[in-house]
Amino acid sequence: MGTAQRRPPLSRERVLAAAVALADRDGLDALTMRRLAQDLEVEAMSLYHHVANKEALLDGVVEVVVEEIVAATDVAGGPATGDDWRAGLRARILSAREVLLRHPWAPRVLETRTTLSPAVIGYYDGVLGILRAGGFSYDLAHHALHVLGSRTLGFVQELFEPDDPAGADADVTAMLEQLGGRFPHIVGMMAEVAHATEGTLGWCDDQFEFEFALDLILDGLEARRVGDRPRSDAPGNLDDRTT
Amino acid sequence: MGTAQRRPPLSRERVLAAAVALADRDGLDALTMRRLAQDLEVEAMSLYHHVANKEALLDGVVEVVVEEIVAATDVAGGPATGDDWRAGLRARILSAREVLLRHPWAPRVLETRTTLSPAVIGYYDGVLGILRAGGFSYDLAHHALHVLGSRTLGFVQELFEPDDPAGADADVTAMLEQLGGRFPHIVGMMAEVAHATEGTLGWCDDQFEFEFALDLILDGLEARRVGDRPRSDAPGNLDDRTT
DNA sequence: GGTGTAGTCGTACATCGTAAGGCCGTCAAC
DNA sequence: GTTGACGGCCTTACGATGTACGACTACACC
Repeated sequence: MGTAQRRPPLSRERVLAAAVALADRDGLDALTMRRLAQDLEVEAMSLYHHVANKEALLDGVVEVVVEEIVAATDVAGGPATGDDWRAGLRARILSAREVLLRHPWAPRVLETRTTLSPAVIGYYDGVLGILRAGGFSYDLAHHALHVLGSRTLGFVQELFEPDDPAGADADVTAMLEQLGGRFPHIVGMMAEVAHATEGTLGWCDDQFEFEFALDLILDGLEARRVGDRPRSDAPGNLDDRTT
Repeated sequence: MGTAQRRPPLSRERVLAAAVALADRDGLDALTMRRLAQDLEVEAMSLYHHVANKEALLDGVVEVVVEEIVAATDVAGGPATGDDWRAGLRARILSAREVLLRHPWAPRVLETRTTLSPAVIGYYDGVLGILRAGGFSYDLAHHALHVLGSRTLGFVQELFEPDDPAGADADVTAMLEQLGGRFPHIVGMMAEVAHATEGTLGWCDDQFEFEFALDLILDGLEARRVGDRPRSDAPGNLDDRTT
């Protein structure tokens, strides 16, 4: 007795919260059963009485993050009546993005889930509700979810995000100058764009790019909602599976 | 002599080719140094004379896949003069998608790369070339790359792709009926859309959705290229870092 | 008391990436 | 031919990981 026993009992909630905190602090690779147990002042095998295995732990972690998103978006996005669908959805997605910026590891684990949790289903149901209230047919709303993809949850897969922005910047610049002739367009773009956005760290203002893409997509959806004919060549469904 | 020595010597190319074949055959999880060595009739540590470590192996694997994409797109997409930029880019991206459909594990490893290989840089340079020839400013072309994201390379992160389409279909349907009241919009959508696309496996015709999204994005880029004012509220750069 | 039951722990195993050093065949120089 | 260096391959071993299995502990209820 004495100092002992001050440890609160384990629970699924405590395990998941500790897992999220550990990933926030030390990164996703640090989220191992042993280190998680250590944080909880417990042995690794004790965790298995609250989560079935590591996959289930990750499922739970996703659920926690998604619930955080839902809580944030409930504040931001009201019922969104009329053709306010665009503003409502935009606000919701930007709120989701804010949450994910606090958990930069979350997209990577989101993407590895094969089953969708009730929290995610509920979130998507809410998005569908916004679209329906805005006048979307179910068919178009369904396409809209595909178009938005992971952006719905507030992230895009940033391909090739450098580990260390400062160093990588210099390296890439040097490399490109060396390989100048081989990649004329990239070199040209960097010369022009990097100059213009001087002051932004690295190359791209991620927030601006996220909103630029989001607005472009919302514009496209609005055009299809009101029945504009798209300018492009016909979509051309290559393999016609519906016989 | 005799039956021995029929094994050709190892080389970086042979190692990478075997790695791709192994991932194609048994999935990404099966791609371990030991199993790869086994396929090559060699011990695991021998691989380290041709690749520095597993990360370098994955880098090489990515390079092989991207080169396959480049080869495929070189066939499909010619120089693309004039305002044919849209058709050229569309064809290129759909060719890339075809390659990635043969290597379903590739997106997952693509996303984990932190350094970009020359092959990838060259590919993006080509895409930039198409945009420039189509009349894009470097600034807008830069945004375009962000908007397209991983679609440029022919894939989108399909969130929650079920392992087994047939079984998951029944399960989800049953679950949704049970939770009917909680997710009215999703249930409504499934009732309508699933009925309409009967005959397509599972729920969504991935090829159609990919092209729908791609065309929506290309439409939006074209509108911005020719200087249409977007209909949306101003993008509203939230944090103005360029002082 | 006895007896279950749920939570925790200790041990052990298979598998992973890979560090360190040894073996062996090839080939240039003599 | 002999020798010595070297590059490619292998053996062994280490630490980390997820987790199966069984034992221990604490408390509820009879």
